[in-house]
Amino acid sequence: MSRELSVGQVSERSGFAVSALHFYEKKGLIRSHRTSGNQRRYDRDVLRRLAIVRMGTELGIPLAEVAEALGHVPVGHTPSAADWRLMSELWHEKLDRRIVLMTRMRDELNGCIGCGCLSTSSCPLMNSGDHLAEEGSGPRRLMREGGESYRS
Amino acid sequence: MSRELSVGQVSERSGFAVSALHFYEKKGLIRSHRTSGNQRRYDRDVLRRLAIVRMGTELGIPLAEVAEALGHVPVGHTPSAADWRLMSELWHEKLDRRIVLMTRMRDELNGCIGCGCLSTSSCPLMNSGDHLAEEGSGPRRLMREGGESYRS
DNA sequence: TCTTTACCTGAAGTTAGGTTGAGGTTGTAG
DNA sequence: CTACAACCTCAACCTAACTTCAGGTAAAGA
Repeated sequence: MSRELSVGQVSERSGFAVSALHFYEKKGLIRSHRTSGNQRRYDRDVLRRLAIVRMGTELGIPLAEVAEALGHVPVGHTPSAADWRLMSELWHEKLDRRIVLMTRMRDELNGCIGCGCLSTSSCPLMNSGDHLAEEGSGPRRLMREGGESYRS
Repeated sequence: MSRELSVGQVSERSGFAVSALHFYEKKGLIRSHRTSGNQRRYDRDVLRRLAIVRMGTELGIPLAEVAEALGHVPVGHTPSAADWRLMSELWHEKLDRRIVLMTRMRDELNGCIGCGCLSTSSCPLMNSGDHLAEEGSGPRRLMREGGESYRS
């Protein structure tokens, strides 16, 4: 069995549409070389890269950031343990931050159960909104800029 | 001080741009009534609704779903404890699911540190990708459809 | 009153992340 | 050697979630 994969095979194994693979290639997330007839051929390591892409996108991490993380993973050959560690740690932090955030939100919401939120001063939701306002904000800071700024 | 808020005041207190408030109104997330001169006036409860919108969007929950959740919160007057409970529980579940998912991913990634991922059969990332493929998938199932399907 | 600031509407533009379609080529099975 | 599936490129289209712009009205202060 060939070590080379066609775009269709990669699509099938990765679950990404062929069009998405083309797209990711344009964005530099994956790479291919061509046959004499100009068809794409992929090394097997593309599947690992795509698995990482899948994780990232499922977590809502923008492709650009996924691309950046993948930048630390060498193409065409298996990454060294050190390369891999670097990337893992990068993502680990990102995940940690978001888990903490989500947990806090969940717990605040939890505290709201039954409170009826009649109080402008004590409801965590109310205050969350106002504090954010004071920071001179806008929407989507967390998800799109990396999550470093929710109330502190 | 008036119980009625103008769009500018709501913008300032909520941190959302005026244009976003117009937008949310079109989408049915918030409501306003008009002055004789056709300007928007908001009840104070709009701030609570917007705080909820902020939470949702920061968590990456699509506006349509936020709108649906808000559908359970009556407009114009303070929600009953029961109304509130319903919505809280809805979101709580969503958050729980995502926290679990993220934690699992983080831990898998953690396990990858140092493994070098040479193994096609044992690397969790590799297998994650392949399993998804076998489900006949596509990208973004988790974030956009509610997260009920990451490897069961 | 005059002027400035806040508002209004509707349409078009923006970014992310892809998909769809048209028109043409390659590779493979019969 | 001829179908036919798989591939190629490029441009256009799509949804979400907003922002920006143009052209016009309302409200508040000096």
